[in-house]
Amino acid sequence: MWQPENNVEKDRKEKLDRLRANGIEAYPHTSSRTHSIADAIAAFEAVEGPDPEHGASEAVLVTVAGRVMSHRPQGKSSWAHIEDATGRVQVWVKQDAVGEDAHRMFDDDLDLFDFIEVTGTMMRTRRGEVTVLAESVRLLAKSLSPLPVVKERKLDDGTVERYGGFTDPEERYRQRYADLAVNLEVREIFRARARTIRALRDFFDGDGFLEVETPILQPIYGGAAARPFTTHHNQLKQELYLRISFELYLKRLLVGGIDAVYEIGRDFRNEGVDRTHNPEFTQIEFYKAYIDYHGVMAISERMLKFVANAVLGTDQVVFQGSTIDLSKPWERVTLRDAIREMSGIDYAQYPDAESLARVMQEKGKRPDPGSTWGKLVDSLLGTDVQPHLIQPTFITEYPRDISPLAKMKPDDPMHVERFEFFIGGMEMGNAFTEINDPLDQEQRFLDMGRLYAADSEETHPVDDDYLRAMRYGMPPNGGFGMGVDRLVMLLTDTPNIREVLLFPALRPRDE
RNA sequence: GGGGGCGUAGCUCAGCGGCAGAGCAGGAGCCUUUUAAGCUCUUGGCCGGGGGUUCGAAUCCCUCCGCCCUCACCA
Repeated sequence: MWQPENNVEKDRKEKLDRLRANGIEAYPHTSSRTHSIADAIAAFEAVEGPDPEHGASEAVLVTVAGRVMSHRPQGKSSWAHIEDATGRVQVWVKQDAVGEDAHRMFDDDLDLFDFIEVTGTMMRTRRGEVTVLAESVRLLAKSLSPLPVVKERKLDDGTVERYGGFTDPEERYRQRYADLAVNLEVREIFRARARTIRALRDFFDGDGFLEVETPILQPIYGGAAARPFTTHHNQLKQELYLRISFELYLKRLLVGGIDAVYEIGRDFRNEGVDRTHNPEFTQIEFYKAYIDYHGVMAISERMLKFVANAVLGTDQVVFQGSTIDLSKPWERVTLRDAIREMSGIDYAQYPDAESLARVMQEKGKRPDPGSTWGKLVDSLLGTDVQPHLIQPTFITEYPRDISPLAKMKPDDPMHVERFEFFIGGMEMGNAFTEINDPLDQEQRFLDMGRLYAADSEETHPVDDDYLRAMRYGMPPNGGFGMGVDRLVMLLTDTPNIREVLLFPALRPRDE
């Protein structure tokens, strides 16, 4: 059974006991609220006369409910602010209006962060603030543990000075409920996140795509280069993997006659955790028949512009001090040109892992000794190119051996028709012209097994069912995947993925 | 996993070899238009855990745990 751990909790528990001793229900089942706080303020302002001293043309009687965010007992005339999801309003509790007992309860037994319900008429104070003048006050829920107090003061020059607050990232992530309760701007991030996902759905639904849901628990994982989480089904006596991508299931649906398909959902990758990586993250993938990666680029540009306008009302996005312009066609650079320009290495002149690693070392880099050629190229992209890609940029034409699901470029055995796109120095998404030749796909799977023999953790099992589906006939198509969390980071100007996840992955801590 | 930083009251922080501190929150009192309300008084600490150095450790050293930054792997 919970026991108070500090003075604040001890005092609050005593207040709770005192309230109950006086026959007051501290946790009533419901509220008789008549107005949200925003609605109450709007109703008052609609009838308010020009002279604040004379109040409104008619009395606006409301019952509002919310959490006590400031509490200023002041003799026989006491003040508080209460907040609900729509806003914040001041309440004025005068002893001669509510009676001696209710006023004493308000002053002595109420705490910051309690939930209360206030019935009264709306008015405006001499200082100009819309206020509920209470006729009665009722406790809706007692708060026993104190939330961090945030106080603000407007300085003479108009800036807002903050006192205290709840800023320790670890505590904010571990106790997100307290973070949300106290930090308004955190709530706004998650509203923007919801708008982002809604805008993505609006875009694809309006573009003739069908939204689907495919298995998260999969007997064979695939579609990306990542280590999976494993689990087990007891009755089926089956090892299962949490999906690392949707790709192979969504493309089966193209075989089934669904020409344009998308999914928004969670992927799970058993990899490192950092500023832009969480073990579970939200991805959107789409596949569309009868287009190639050029068609996918056109959709990508249109989609990002649509989403930014829907979420922010503009296609000029400020991210970490840079203004990112989503209104224009994006820069398109081949991976080879980008790396040659930024690192001085033309990887085409070093067509095997050994020679490429040697030249990288000569340039003062530290290539991972076990890497394949394609992975070395990818590491050059990450270290030398990506940080410079602030404005939206398509990097195109990727090495074959790190792209086992992408179609070859005609007349270029080294490259496939693939692009990744970058905004704000972040890798946002990945797309390609999808292989639809079942025999080519099978050969590519087998080649991957050879390439990664030294790196067995990333060796993917061959998905025979996927190959069978493709043998029935798959239309030519382009596919696309994008990290939704990173898109939300971009749109909310947030440099850390944990700030856009309600409950990010953290190590357990002994309490 | 490597490197760097941080961990002190409910919250935000100072103190960095010599009595454990401040503001806010909390408690008592005064106060019927306040809004960081104010004034007086006041409670509250395994200074992240463990070990060591020292006459003496929040402070120096070692170690463990957690978070942040960074590099590596990845989206």
